[in-house]
Amino acid sequence: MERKGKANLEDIAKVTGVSKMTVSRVLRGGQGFSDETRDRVIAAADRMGYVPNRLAAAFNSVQASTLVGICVPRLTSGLFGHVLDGVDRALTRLGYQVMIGCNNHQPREEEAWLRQVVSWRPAGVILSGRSHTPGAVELLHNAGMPVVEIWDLTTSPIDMSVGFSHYDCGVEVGQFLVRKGRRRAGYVGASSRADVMGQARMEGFSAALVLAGYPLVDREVLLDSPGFYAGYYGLETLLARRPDLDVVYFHNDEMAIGGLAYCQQRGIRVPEDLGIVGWGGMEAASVLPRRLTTTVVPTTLIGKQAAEALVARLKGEPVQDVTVIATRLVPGETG
Amino acid sequence: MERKGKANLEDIAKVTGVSKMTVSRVLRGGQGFSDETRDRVIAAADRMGYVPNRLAAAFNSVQASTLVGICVPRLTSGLFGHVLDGVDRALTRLGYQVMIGCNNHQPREEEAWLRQVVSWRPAGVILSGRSHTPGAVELLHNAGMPVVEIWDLTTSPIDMSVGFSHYDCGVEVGQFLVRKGRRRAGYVGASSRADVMGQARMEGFSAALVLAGYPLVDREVLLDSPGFYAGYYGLETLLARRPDLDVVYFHNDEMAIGGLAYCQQRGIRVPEDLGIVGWGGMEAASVLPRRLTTTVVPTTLIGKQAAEALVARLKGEPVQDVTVIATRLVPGETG
DNA sequence: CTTGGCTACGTTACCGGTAAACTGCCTTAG
DNA sequence: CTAAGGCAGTTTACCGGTAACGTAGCCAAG
Repeated sequence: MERKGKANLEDIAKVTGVSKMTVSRVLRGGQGFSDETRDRVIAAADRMGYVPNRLAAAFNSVQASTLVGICVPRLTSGLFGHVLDGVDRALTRLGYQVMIGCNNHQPREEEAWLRQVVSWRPAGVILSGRSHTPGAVELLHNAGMPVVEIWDLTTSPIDMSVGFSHYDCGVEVGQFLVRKGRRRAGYVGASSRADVMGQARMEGFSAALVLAGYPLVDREVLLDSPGFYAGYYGLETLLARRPDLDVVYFHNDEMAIGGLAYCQQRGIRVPEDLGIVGWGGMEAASVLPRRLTTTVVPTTLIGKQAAEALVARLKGEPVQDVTVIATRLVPGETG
Repeated sequence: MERKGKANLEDIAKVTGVSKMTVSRVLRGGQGFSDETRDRVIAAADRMGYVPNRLAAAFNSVQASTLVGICVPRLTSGLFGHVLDGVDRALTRLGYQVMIGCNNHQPREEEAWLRQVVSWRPAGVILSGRSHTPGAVELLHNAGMPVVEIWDLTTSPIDMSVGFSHYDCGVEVGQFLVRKGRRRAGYVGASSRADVMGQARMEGFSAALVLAGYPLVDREVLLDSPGFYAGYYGLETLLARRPDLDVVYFHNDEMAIGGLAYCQQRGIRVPEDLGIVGWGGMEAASVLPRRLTTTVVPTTLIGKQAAEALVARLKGEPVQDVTVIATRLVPGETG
């Protein structure tokens, strides 16, 4: 009868001669039973390899489950890996389970994931970006659970937002480069279809340049994943069109490193002939022979803050709707 | 009454004038009802924003849930990011939800995660590595669900294994370097406490060198996370002790790139003065000015295969217990 | 001696969905 | 004319845990 690992509360109750309610109370560390009963119950549960059934617990009670969903644009990005890590550490410590999803920068995939996740009645969800389908927004409103939008700051979040402004990142880089005397700037990007955030950085960059009187000379946006190769070939293409550029802002660090590799190959001196600026703050970028000029994003912190905001809301503690995370433009030896 | 998004089967049944069983069958695409009934039910469900409750569904039935757990050593590793991506893509397509966990290379943390996850009665789990606590193994045996151990191949898996031999990776590199004329090899590693896999590569490497008659001269294993800095400073320390080394095998590509950076800084010519070999197959490594000699691991494929093996077992299809994934030693310009 | 309060439990009802068994009604074969 | 069978549903029971409420026994205060 004491088949290992298949026992439920009732089985334990029978073996110990108490009711299953008492077993439930003991195992959840409640009160209203003698020490002797507690020890007997715990011993039996242990002996029988009892594994609680959270499905039943979460299903029964109106109180929220301990499931939290998180959807990121890509799982293979170093940056989002750190965000996930921050979220996972914070939530695991507090006894939550994390359900991941990946939307490939597509709101429609996010909605599809959301429909799946909501059917598990999670305690809350963390989404990245602020572009959501109307269906997703409606679903979230109806679900009535905490929602944290991360990465791309929204001043009017669905519920809460933790992140920074990509536009401002671009502006800061634009102003910085003009101050450093750059006059003919280019941009190399790559968008897996609908990456609005890289787009925002470029727009901020461009706007700052216009304001300073030295508008963006040219840009090359590849329809490719924003990696090393895209940076390498993107710069090649851009320079073929406009060899007179004196600085290039890249979609991210991986691409900038690709650009650096191209320069090294062609004997283009960095930063004398051409400035190279990335974005993101990859660990790699800071140890390369030439330290890359880039914007460092505190990724783990964003994940941690998002998780903590979500849990605070669940506990009914006061939380601010919008948490701004400061990024840092770190001048290196390339820009 | 038709509060959006809070409706359950019964509510829809009342509105459409059928029983909730019929609603259930319609929404799951079964049969045994007229087209007219189906349309009415679907229309009502849509109108009322019905969100199925998988908690109830999974709870009720003995049939497995659509939850799959996956535990990786680290979320911030580029390699595991790709593994997660492979798993996620394959499982999402098949209608499963993924629950992630991270054990920081510690079996005890894996067991803690496992206890949480098993309480959600998942359809199966994917674990990385083959070191598990006795408690975890017992739990898995009792749970009686498919288990796939990935990354580090086991010939006697708990259930199934998809991966490759780290030891063999090391052997292959050792043999390769001896063939290329290297005679005084060193190793630079980093272990966040209990990384047995890096250890296995080093042992294979060392064994191959011994067999060839040119045993490993020295090694430097830092108690640090295996990143760029650890590679940089690890090589510095190692060369301070043994300046006569003619090649160094690194724990992974990040560290090897750190080592390359150190060489560049110190004017050490690569590969003339010193060979540098990495492991893993980071995208970065193939575009650097000097293409890194490394072992490429088909990460996404491992994730995909693991997911597919798990699902095949769930469907009762025949699956081989051990799937060997071939890694590829790619000679670059540094080794 | 009664009342009230406390401790240490036990009982009941319910969460939302689904498998399995059952029920009319209509059609068709023998 | 009856039996058999299919269609389009309905009814019932149950999964495992928990909230809410109930109760027996004991002790102390009034």
